[in-house]
Amino acid sequence: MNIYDISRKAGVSIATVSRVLNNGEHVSEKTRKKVMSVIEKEGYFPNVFARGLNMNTMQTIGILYSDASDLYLANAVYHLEYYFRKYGYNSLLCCCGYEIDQRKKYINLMLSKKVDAIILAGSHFVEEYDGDNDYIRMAAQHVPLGILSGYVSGENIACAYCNNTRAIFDTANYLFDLGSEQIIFIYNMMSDSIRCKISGLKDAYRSRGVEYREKYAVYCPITEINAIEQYIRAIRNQFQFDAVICMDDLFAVAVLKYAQSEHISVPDQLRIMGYNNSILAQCTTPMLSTVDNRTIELCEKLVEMLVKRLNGEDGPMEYSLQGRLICQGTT
Amino acid sequence: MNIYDISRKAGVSIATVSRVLNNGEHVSEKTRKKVMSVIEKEGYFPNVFARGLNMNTMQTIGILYSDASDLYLANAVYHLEYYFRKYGYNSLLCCCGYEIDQRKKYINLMLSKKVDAIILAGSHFVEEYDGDNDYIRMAAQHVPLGILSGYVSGENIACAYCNNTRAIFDTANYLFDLGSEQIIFIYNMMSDSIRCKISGLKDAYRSRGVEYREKYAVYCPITEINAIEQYIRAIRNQFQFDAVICMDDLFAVAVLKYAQSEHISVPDQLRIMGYNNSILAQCTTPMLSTVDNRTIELCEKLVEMLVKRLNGEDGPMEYSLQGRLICQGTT
DNA sequence: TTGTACGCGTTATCAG
DNA sequence: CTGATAACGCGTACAA
Repeated sequence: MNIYDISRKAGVSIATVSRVLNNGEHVSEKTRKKVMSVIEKEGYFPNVFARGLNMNTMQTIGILYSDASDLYLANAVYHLEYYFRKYGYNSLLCCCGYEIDQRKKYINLMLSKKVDAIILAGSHFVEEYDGDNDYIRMAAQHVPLGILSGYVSGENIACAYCNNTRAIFDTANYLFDLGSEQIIFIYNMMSDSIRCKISGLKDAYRSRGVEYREKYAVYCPITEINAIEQYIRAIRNQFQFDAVICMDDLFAVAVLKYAQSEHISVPDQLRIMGYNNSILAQCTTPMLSTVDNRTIELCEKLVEMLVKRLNGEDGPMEYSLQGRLICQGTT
Repeated sequence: MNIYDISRKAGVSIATVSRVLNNGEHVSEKTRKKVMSVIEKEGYFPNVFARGLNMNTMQTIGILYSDASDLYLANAVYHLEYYFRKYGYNSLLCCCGYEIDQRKKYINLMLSKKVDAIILAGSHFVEEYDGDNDYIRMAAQHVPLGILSGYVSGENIACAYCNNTRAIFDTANYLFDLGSEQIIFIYNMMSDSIRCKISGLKDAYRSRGVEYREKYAVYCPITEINAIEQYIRAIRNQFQFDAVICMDDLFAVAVLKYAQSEHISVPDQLRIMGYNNSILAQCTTPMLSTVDNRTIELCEKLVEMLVKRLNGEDGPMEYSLQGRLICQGTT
């Protein structure tokens, strides 16, 4: 069932069918109705490939993200899909791991699939040395490209991110105000946003006139909860930090479990902050204090910026906002 | 840059370029090299729309699921995407909510996008009255269709599911063996798998020669943790159940929090079972006992069955397995 | 307002 | 082993 069949059954030309189907202008009401009734009766819809061949678009966005098990990214992906769908775009999903070669490969795959735009979800895509981000700028030469939770300068690149530096700065100061003195930050993988967070911690120490030490940023290359607990235990045997800011809520859960197993009173002896305000923050007793980095708003804005660009309008291609401290039971 | 440009630069016809690019047979080594070098120099790749127009495929799978916030589905989606990608398929994602009209709409959208197959992830797609599942059978007339965690009979329909009836039967008997007498099951939404679970609970009561009562299946139409706690409190004021089997781990978390807030000793006074063996089961203290319904295996098998079918082979279109009890701290 | 004819970039067929 | 040409189904100038 193609446009020729419809045109024949409706007794018109394919041009008329096409017009009815698309813009709809310059068609008499009478023929329109006739054509529409045939279309509906036959359940006809245009072949997307043929249409794509002409229009060079299939109204599809490529969403890339690094890690399927990361609750933050999972959440982000769904909101991105949701907003794009609202604008009539479908989402082609691809989990591409942490290695840059894979990322490049899948970006090219998306481009070859003729997506209308590309989203890179998560700051892992952003390399520390800006020259290494040329692969992103290259991609942006072909289609508009959006980065969630990271910033890369360049034409055709939209960025939406939470000011992580500031968020951790505020968090640390909040902990200092509560009386904490040895605040550490713990993370399991370096990324653009982690660099910002560490930098925020440094700033906070400096603003208090307290010397910052390298050991306050604890690299814990582990993802399994029990193993994290062990790691924390080992670290704390080295020096008695009294507050932990975690890279995400899962880490905070592990720290809380460590504290509970050691009968360390939370928050009295140890204050714990999570990050991302995920469902995990509500699952513990006491509930985790955490930072809401407002993913949904970021996703919405990012989609909006890209859709505008896709519609030929131009407007801002950068959106940032402040994280919000959610103070619950662990501080 | 299209196939004509390449053919011109290589001094051959487009047919030869196409042959080099695809099957590659019946091309002399010499011309192949010549063509390949041009292709690589120009960074050429075929236009997917034109290719799709001929082949009527773009190597894309449509994955539909009901709920973005459901950890189980989130997990499933990622594994499905992963396995399809391994076989060279990309995944078009669509979250379509719980209403059947939306589901139908998005299934049709997927079909109109010419996906090669459709996955329905989650048992919510399966209606209780089998006649209402005709919409699934209809879709399966166009492309192979896979159901994760549910069963619908029909041509071209692949199903992969965990035997939930049996899993809950085993779970309840395990709790009976531990000494529980009043075991309830709690859920927030009816679905095919929930029906199975309730039926498993009934079976277990019967196998023990104990009368099953309707009130043992508690409908709690709530998703927010605090609200669930309240709800549980109200229920338990009505009758003092001593074990709860939850529809998922999130519910189990809420029940555990309720118990902790009431100083009810877990598992001594109250035993709690989760379901799905999600990350949440590891986040609580004590860790949740739960049921591993082996999502990854199911996803792998489902993808395998569909890919076989897409390759024209035929083989089994049904795969089921037994859930595994993970006995941890709450029983 | 409507229809004709061409182009989009492939793959497949068939002739050489 | 290679090339010319016909589909594939649609959108759209341009003509009527």
